Amino acid sequence: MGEVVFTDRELDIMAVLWEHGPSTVASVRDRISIDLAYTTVLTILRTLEEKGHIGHEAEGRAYRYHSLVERGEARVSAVDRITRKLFAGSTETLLSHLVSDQDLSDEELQRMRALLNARLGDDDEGEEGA
Amino acid sequence: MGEVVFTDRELDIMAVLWEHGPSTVASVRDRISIDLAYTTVLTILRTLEEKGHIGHEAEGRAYRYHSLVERGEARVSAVDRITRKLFAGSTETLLSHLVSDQDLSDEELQRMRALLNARLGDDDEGEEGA
DNA sequence: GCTGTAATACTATGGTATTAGTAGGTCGTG
DNA sequence: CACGACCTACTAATACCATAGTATTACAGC
Repeated sequence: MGEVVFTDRELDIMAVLWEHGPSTVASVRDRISIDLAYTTVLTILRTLEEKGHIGHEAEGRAYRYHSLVERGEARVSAVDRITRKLFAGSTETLLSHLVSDQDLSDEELQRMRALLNARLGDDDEGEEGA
Repeated sequence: MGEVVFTDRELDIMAVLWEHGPSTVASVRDRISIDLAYTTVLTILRTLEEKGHIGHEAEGRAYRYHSLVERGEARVSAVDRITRKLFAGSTETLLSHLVSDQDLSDEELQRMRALLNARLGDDDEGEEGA
């Protein structure tokens, strides 16, 4: 269970692969927000591949890169990390921060509550006694 | 609004300063989880000071370092960042992840709901119609 | 006043991140 | 076949991170 950690730039690129699926260098480059040289994108992709986070297959003369890491895994790692380091290990404190300091609209907050209600209601209707 | 970003090790040390208040090198060193040489801790503190994130004042022959950055600021930065990069910019998706994938107990979930209820109840009692 | 201890200041080293240039291959088209 | 467009491979430079050793200073106690 090796903590999946990405650098800033790596994360930019992983985000593209997760969002748009397997992509060539050129299409990754087109889709990231910041402007990088073609070779720079390629280098980061090669680094990611070296680390085992992504793979590729030939497509014509180009490569198409695909993620080997579930986005969910990266999410758990990242959330764990900031929970530990910034919220003293408390997910509740994190949520409290989300609802009070993160500048959300009432509608968003209501949808969040709906999510929680659904989760608590659906999952285990009877055993909320403990 | 300059994104407050810390490296891993810096964050370890900031966590101590936030948690325990102004601290000397020795007390920081005692409180961080990982084992680092005294001089290593000092070096990181000096780096943090150079970057303007902390300050110090003399206390006897030692220095007592204190944070100049609100933990809340760092929290916002960190949460923004992972929301953007890992949750496609959606705080709701982040919450959804928290409640479904982050392995929380029912009690925690219930306390979270209570938080949301309090927030929504307090803030705007009437408009929960939507 | 000397010596030990604890603190900071300075210096160093190996590693990773970030960015990108250049060289060389391949394929389509005139 | 030669040329250009596009692609990957190799190489590189700069900055920053992580860790810590050595030098030096300053006070406390004998």
